[in-house]
Amino acid sequence: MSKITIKTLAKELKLSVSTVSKAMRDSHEISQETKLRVNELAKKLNYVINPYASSLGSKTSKTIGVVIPEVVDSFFALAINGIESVAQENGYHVLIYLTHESREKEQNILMDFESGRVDGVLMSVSRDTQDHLYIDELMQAGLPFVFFDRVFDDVETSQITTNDYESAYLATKHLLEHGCKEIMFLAYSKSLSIASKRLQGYTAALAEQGLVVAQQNVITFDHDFNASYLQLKGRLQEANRSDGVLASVEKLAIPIYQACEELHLSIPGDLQVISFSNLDTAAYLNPPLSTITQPAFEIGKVAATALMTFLKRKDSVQVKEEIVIPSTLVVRKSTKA
Amino acid sequence: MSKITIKTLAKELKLSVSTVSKAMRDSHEISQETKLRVNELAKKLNYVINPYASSLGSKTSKTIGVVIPEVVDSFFALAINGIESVAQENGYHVLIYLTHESREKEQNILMDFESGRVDGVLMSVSRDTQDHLYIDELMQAGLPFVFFDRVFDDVETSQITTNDYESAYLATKHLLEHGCKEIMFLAYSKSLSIASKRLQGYTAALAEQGLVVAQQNVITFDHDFNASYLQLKGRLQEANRSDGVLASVEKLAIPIYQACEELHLSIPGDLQVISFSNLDTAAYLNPPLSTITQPAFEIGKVAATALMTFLKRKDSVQVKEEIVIPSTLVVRKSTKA
DNA sequence: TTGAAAGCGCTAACAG
DNA sequence: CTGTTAGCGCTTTCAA
Repeated sequence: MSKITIKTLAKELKLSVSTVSKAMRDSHEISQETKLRVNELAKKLNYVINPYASSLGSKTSKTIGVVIPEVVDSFFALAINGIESVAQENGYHVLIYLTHESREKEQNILMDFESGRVDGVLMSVSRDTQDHLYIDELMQAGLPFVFFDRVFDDVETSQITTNDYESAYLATKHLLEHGCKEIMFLAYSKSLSIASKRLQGYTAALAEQGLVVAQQNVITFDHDFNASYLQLKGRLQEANRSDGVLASVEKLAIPIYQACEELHLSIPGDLQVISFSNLDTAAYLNPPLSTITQPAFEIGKVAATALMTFLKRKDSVQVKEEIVIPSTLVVRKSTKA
Repeated sequence: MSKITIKTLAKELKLSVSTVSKAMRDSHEISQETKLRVNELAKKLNYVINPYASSLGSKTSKTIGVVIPEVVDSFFALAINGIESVAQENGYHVLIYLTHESREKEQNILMDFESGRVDGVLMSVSRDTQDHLYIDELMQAGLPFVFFDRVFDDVETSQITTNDYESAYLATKHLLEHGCKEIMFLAYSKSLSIASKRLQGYTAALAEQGLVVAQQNVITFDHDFNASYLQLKGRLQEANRSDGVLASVEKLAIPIYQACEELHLSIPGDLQVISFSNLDTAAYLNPPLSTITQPAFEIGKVAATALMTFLKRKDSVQVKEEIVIPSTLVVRKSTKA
């Protein structure tokens, strides 16, 4: 594109390219005066540094990779907002990749990162991913990772999550306190960190009342969505049918409403509902949905900040750091008063 | 990261680097046999090409820039899905930038593109943007642009939109046919392409009934959201209050519900509502929201495809090409039967 | 079909 | 504080 290079500036100013290069990067070893002259001419000539040449030389790209399952989801969309804002602030560029919950896609994306395309990665694991061999290799090779929301407990790096266990516990307890006897838990995966922690919270709340988790009350929506949906409906028609439900991810809230509509069940009369969700339409659903609202924007922001600070002190090795930002239970009308 | 370079392969195979380079890119001037040998060793050694060195040499980055106002919005989220899918298919990387409706941010982002960081850009204009001087310059300099949804009518390039005029016309007509006399139009900007086309459709439908657009029925939510919201509520309390409303973007649907709730107005009894929206909770709102559903994913996909095909034939100059993908009016309960 | 050489535009020691 | 000298790792002519 632009034909003027650092060489043009150097010639024009009777300086060496290296001086100009350093001046452009505001190096401390360049006099204030030269910096000014360089910047002035650069501006005048509309000079922009070639990022690829720069990356090649410096072995750093000023770009981060964001690898997430989905973007049509309030949580992830908000998280991206947070990430993008701190990236922009720090002069970083963000490359986005969607896995659509496929482990294979995720792996292909990560494999590309061996090329050094990104300086670091922000990631929320796909539903199908169980292990993290690829990731370990990349980390070993020196690529920094920060996980958010869906993390790996056994990876030595920063992980930003919400208080999954407590939130699920509180939500379940709320249902219990409002008369639910047969509470369902809708999961989205069996392996995901958030799935198990939320399930544990649910389990703990039941246990507190001397209840145990019934097989038929835990429905996992993974590969065959429709089959799971039918299972949900089935459970809602049994004699001893469920009277409360906790949806562990936003995507599962609407199916509950749909099932109730189809079965002419009333919420919260027949079934009380709470869902992890960042939907901003929650308050206007019929009935308004009680939610566990996650600090999605904040999580994205904190994750990106953690990565940025790590990238800044180039030395050092990554250490495990678990940051938990609490969610809030917002009670609306899908649960009884 | 990976220490093995094209040179390693060359040495190992007793070939020249240029041969290896060409083989890796599947050049026609390399024998099938050599290609095989090269690929084999590359795989074995886990060789990955250095994208930055490659970009520096070839003057092309295999990455596109996506510049949009927002991502916490069903339309844009779905569009990104479409874009990402075709990018991934074609081996392109996508750099994402959010303007948050600020012309200034948009400009800063675009200025960076002078550096050659991206091979092309996919863009939906920010609300505050009126002119396109910067964009013209970039296009002149050879950077391809494809606009989607929020476009510039007077720019010589591909533009992918939905049938804004007709959709708004149809929606308004629907309201009219169901008894509305005082229909409001909620805009999000005065200058945006979608704003004016949708307003025109609304205007045309009114005109057909011998009605003219009343000043107080068009409310533009731009800078001071709250002021506009108050204006909306005010209009809903006048003696001759509005009895129907068309929201020209998704973001404005919920405020209508909110206002009605606060004023104890019933939808659709007191006010019938239709909104441009891709909310998948639309059917479960109270009452279910009648929407003009845009082919968001498709728009993203088509826009990205247009850019890809353009990038493939490196020759040629960009030409104006307007692709319109129709929306559908989905009637639910926020309008009378 | 393959190779040699000359960069792409910048950064990075190391001198001066 | 400034300049020199080598590259970074790949892509390109252009010869062979």
